[in-house]
Amino acid sequence: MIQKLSEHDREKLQESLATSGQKVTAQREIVFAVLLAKRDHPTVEDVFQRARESMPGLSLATVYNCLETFVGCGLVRQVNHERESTRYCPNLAPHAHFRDEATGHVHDIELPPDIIQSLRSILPAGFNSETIEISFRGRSQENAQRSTSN
Amino acid sequence: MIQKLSEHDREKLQESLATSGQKVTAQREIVFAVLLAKRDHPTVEDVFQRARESMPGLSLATVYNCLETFVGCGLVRQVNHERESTRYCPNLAPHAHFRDEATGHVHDIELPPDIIQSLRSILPAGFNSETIEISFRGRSQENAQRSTSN
DNA sequence: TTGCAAATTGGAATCATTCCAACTCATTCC
DNA sequence: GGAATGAGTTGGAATGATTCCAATTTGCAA
Repeated sequence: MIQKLSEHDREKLQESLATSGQKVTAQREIVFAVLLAKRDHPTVEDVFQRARESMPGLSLATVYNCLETFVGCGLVRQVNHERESTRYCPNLAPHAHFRDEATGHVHDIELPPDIIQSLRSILPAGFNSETIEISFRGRSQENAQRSTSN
Repeated sequence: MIQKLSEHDREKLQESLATSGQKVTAQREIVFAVLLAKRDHPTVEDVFQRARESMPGLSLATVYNCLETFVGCGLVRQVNHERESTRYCPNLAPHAHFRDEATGHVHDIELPPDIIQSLRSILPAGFNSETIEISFRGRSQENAQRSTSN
């Protein structure tokens, strides 16, 4: 069962939504809380299952709506790997993703600013990019301790 | 109408397929030729349309099969952006992709070896990656001359 | 020529996602 | 207070890319 949002997180939610003229709702609170509770890059379906434990009437369409809204106002990021289901990630710091082919798990990889800088610098003149996405694919010897979950 | 494969390209096709025990077929030749003819990162549907001009009986399933085979034997790369249709790219040199949000066009961006190296170096111990994918999203002032097509 | 395995084909099935029209709910306005 | 408004939610239908499948076809090899 998902914890309620902390005062701090509720404010963050409230403010982010407000900037695009939207409101906090019970459904949005729960969906956001689900994302914060277990940072394992859940799919929409994952979020749906987890959120339903706290709000049985919640619909899948609403989970899609909430997540789209959050992405729109910059509260969460989408993570795509190949053509798999989209995953969601509340880590807003610049980071890359590592997808473990053996387990399917996705890990955040911190991105030093100088790398981002040098990546931007390889773009030819006339190319302006707001977004860079970097994803690794491979195997990791993940031991229980260094999982991305919190 | 698509040109026939050059002797050199046909050999490349033949050899790549051979390494995984597969053969050159008329359909595979045409699909490969389509990819080489216009390097604009076509979708399966695009390839299907273009290939059909030379081989009207070709089926969509076969195009899917051919492309999957090529990816499997390392002849072409898949390019995914968000959840859009998968695109295909016969450029095997290490490169990133830039997706122009205005036009939907995808451009290859050359990747200097030292950047690849420094990217690899940010992976924590225990993470082994065979593949790194880098994609930019933004706007470009593309003038007709510097398109990716050849 | 016969037989086999690989490749191809068209159509059905799958699955994530989007769309839509009806409904709910909180808020504003008289 | 009660109606009107509009955002948000809901379930189910629709979409679209991709995969699956069973029935041919093809190219070789025995």
